[in-house]
Amino acid sequence: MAESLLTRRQQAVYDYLRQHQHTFTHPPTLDELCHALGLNSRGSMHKHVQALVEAGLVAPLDGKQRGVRLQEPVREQMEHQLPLLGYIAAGRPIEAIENPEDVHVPPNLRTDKPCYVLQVKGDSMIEAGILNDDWVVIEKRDYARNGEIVVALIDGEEATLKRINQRPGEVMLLPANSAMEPMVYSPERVQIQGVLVGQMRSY
Amino acid sequence: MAESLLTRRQQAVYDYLRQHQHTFTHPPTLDELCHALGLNSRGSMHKHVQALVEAGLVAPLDGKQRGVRLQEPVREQMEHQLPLLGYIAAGRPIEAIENPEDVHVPPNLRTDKPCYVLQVKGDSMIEAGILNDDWVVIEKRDYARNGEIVVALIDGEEATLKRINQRPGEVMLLPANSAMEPMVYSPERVQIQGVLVGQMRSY
DNA sequence: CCATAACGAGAACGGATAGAGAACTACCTA
DNA sequence: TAGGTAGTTCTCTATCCGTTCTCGTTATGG
Repeated sequence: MAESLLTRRQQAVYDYLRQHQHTFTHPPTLDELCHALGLNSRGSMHKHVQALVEAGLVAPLDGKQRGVRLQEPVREQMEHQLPLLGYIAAGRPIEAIENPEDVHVPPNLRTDKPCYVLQVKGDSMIEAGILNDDWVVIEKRDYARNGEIVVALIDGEEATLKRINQRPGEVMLLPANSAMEPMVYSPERVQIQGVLVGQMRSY
Repeated sequence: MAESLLTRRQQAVYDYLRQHQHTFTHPPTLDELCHALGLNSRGSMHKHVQALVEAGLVAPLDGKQRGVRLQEPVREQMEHQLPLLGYIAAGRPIEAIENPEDVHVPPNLRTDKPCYVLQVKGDSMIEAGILNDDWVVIEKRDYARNGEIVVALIDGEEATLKRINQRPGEVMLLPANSAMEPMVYSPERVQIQGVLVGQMRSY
């Protein structure tokens, strides 16, 4: 991978494309890029874009296709499916599915980090609006901020979906159900497996 | 699949057809499309529509059937997207969005009947796990079974999302919030606009 | 001081896109 | 039959857009 560094201007063009790619109805033309970045010369902009093409960051402008579009993210953007890895019920390991099927997940219910889907079993988070049989979208992550709802593995055995509150020397896992008590563990017993980023329900 | 991308003008025509396909009494003629998009020449519009036909997005204008209508397979391609029509808050009309944007909706969160998406404002259904800012998928329907959660229009003015219980001579709309009282109306004051079939939440 | 690179302006060319308008056909209706 | 509506095809023209080129400016480093 030729890590040919970009010049300032090339980087600026690339940044602009990445930041605004979701707001485009159509990929911007060279003139539009000029206007957006304060240039007056199409030819100059063309030179920058051409450099980005050769760096593999931008799709080649094959004569017919007008407009400047990014190369890679297209496929990821088209990929709206995440694996349904299993069921999560408080107090038991995640019940894995042998052949994880793919579930459609709207892009706004996930992050651009790796994610997967679990189906909730139980009522321990009912007061947070997470009901039995809901699907939850989990971002794969091994840390969390206090207040986030996480998939936590306790003693390497039991998996549970709870709101987390980490303090020096102890970790509290808070159910959202008045009938249940908060659970307190020493940090080494709790392993965070992911963080809730989206949720779906079918009626 | 010929991935021949549309030109801007073609896209504009296509967008117009998609956005207004539900509001047409009859499929629009070329002249009507011209007027809607600010053109003066039928011939020019015909060229754009013809391009959409060849792209497989619009039904061929085979002499007899007048008007420009979307191709049937397209509807299935669009099946993952539904229009976000506005916000629903108890006690106010649905606050419509000027340009309804399309929201990705997984197929298992909707039915095969016409559906649309609203964003919830308020806490009146909190105990049913429907929180502020949740997206709800609504099947367009003017009737409901008791126990279903419906979008109801009261006196033609106020829209609300509530669980419904219909008895002879009266309709009860039940919030899922201990702080709120059930509402009872005579049947002619309540108009059902749709039924909840899916729900999404982003964290 | 010169060489080099990054950058920008602008001109010029060719192909693609777009719009206007005219002429034609097909069909329905009065 | 006449007239209106709607789709089709055509030509002509203007504009847009990518491409390539030259030229001038600025900054950096040996």
